Amino acid sequence: MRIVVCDDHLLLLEALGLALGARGHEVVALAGTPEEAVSAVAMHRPDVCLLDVNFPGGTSVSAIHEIREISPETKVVMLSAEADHSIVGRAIAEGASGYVGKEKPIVEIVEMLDRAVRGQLAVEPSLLQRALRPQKSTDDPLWALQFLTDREWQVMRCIMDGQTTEEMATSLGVQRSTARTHVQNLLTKLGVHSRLQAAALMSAHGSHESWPAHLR
Amino acid sequence: MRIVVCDDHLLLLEALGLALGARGHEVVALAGTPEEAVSAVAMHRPDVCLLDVNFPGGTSVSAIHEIREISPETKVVMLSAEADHSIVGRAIAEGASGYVGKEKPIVEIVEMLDRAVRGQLAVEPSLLQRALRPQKSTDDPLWALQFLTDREWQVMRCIMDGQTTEEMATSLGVQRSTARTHVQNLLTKLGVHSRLQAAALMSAHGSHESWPAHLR
DNA sequence: GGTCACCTAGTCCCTAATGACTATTGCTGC
DNA sequence: GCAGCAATAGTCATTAGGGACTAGGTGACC
Repeated sequence: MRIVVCDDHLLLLEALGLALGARGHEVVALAGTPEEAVSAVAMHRPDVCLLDVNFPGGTSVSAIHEIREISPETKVVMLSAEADHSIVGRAIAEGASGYVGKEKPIVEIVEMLDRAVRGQLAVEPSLLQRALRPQKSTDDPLWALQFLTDREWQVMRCIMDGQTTEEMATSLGVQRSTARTHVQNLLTKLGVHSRLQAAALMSAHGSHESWPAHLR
Repeated sequence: MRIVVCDDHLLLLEALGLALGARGHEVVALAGTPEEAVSAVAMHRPDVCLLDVNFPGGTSVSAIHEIREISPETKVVMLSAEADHSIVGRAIAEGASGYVGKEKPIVEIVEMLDRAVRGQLAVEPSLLQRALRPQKSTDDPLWALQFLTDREWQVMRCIMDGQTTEEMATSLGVQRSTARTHVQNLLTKLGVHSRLQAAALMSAHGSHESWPAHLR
């Protein structure tokens, strides 16, 4: 197998390259960022690209797209650092062929890469089930987040910063009554009864991923 | 060098073992938890133990202590996954000989291990400076956290959960006036003017590390 | 042209939260 | 025993926040 590996931890990058090499695979390039990975794939046309999901701003997911576009024969397998496996569904939907956690032994990761190259879906059954099931159901406390408007996301940020209605109105450049209305709509949409609860909801369940990309 | 490596990512563990082995070092044991690392050190008496700091509940830091106790000739070098280098000072204070980030190349990590074994302090100068400087100065927004009482930490958790004074009183088993007093003292100590600001302070600056160990 | 979603702005009424206090109890250390 | 601190509980007055509305203006889409 000819492989491009992408991770932001140089240590893991090198070590993984070594481990894969020792098992008879050819690591044709190591990339520290998704952008580098895309270039490397364009240049080397590998069989598979092992891509860390843990890059800020969803750049990993968009990299899947680009890789699939410039080199359709290259399979993409996502590598996840944390137990946060909520993005597995999105990754697969975006064109990734596999998804594997860093807590797995190398043999298993190699096996997953192999399965991806053979055209199979390389995801643990349990993860796949979890990814297919939820689809943001109505009882999910975060289900409502997708209905927030841009302005409401800005208001949310003000709330997270601990601003009062007055401060919020100033920083948004509107009347306090307008800021008030936005807050109220926000609370109604989220089904909570105070801005503190809204903030708690976001900081507890709302990972960085919940935030719309164009609003940081 | 005879080395014990401890990390919760099996992938990194194996790969690192391989990489160190390829450079002529003997990895005598791989540990998935700090507890395993302590046992392994007790058994093998290695020259150095490479220990991931990223274990919940500060178990990594307490493991340093245990390792130094049961095997004083074993140096401990901390391995950090994230850019959160706030614990470097504590780690060194607790007896670690070094501290290195996963974003570093293996050669550098090997060099750090080597320096630790030679009895030198294996920390990047820039990190060391940052660790020595702050010492929670009075103008640090988190400086006041150390003066919070246990009860006030519990109140803080209630606030973070978005509870009202009433709910807080119920869950703490006290009168609402008492809960109110605790909230007020908390706000005063933190120098903020609303519970929302207190929550914002905690979720923005207050990493998981700020929380007292015995209260999660 | 009409509908719809969004941003804007306002009202009235009520509750929750805050500031600034005082005070009692119980524990700990000198 | 006494000082100091934490936890408990209470008071008063003031402000901020929230519920439930109405409504004008704008741009998008059909």
